[in-house]
Amino acid sequence: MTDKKEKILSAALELFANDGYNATSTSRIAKEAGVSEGLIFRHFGNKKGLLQAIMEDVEARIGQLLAPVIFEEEPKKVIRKIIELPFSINPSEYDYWRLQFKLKWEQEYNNPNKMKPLIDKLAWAFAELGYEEPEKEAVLLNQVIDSISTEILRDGKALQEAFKAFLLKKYEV
Amino acid sequence: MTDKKEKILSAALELFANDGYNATSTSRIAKEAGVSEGLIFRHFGNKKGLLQAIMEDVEARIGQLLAPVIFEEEPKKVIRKIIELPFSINPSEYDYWRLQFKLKWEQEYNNPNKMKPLIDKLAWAFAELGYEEPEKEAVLLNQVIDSISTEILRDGKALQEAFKAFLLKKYEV
DNA sequence: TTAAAAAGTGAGTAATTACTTACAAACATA
DNA sequence: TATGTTTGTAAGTAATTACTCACTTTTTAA
Repeated sequence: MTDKKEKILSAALELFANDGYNATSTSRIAKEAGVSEGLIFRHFGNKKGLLQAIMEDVEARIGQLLAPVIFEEEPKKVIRKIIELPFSINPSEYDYWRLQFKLKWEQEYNNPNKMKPLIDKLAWAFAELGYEEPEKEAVLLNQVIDSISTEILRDGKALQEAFKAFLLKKYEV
Repeated sequence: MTDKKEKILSAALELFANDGYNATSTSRIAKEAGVSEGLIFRHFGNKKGLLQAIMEDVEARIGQLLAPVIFEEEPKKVIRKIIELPFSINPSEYDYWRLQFKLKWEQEYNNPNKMKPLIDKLAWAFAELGYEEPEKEAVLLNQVIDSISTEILRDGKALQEAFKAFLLKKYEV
């Protein structure tokens, strides 16, 4: 990976995440990255190819973040770790996550079950703990995590910290 | 309101809601509405003005949908009605709501506390019912409603119906 | 009936869009 | 050193963008 190729990727990530894919022009990306516009097309073929290259990074990061939950074997710890998930994201990685949420609405870049393994693990944990409807409890908590993530990405962690404590107490984990 | 002005509004709503604001051109709107492109600018000044006119409609509809909850005086019914809220949306109005959710990510068209009165009412209901942390319970349920709405707008009501029953039981309402 | 106002059109505008192409520089390997 | 390959650029391209303007048609009201 050349230096300029990386510059393109990071400039595009920032612009896509903040302004959206459609609202970001390739000329703007080139300017921000300090390269000629043609180089974008040399490396990524077209604008969508650039987005896809970024999304591969995104997916790798999601996998990395989810791993400690997936491999946790103690049910209560599974739930605790999931609640803590949105708070464990490094602010330097917010652009990745903002883009992920933005594309959910902007593109047909549909990502149906990127969170599926997480929900399955959650359902298992709730079942272990004797909840009556573990699958639905799993969906419920996943939705809450999704909303908290949204709000953290928009307004920062501080406001949500109190809410995290509330959840941990509610689920007794 | 002339016939053609309404045609513009409804064509723009549909296109904005499905393809997004940035991805929809004024020429496409004019074609879809069966009017000259110039008429859009005669009526709404510019593209953003058109969006704003639509958003006024959206806000009126949100108010209408929230009213029965706001004026409900029995705590349990407040909670029940809020859980039922996303299911009570007429599918013919989905475009309004899809646009609302899309703009949350696409624009700086920030909508800080459109749901504030709802959350307040919820907090009151939880307090009445003796919950320990009514404000946080309110935020929690609001987040869940937000997520359910998202999923209904993307995949329809059917999948979420089972979840609604689960929630009503969980909150004993 | 008439004149002003509003509604509507269609052909323009300059700027921007994603993308191409011809060419040069840098780099790798023989 | 020579040569092929990759990396990079600058100046294009046609199409599309949001928007304007001169104009005609329709509606309103005195």
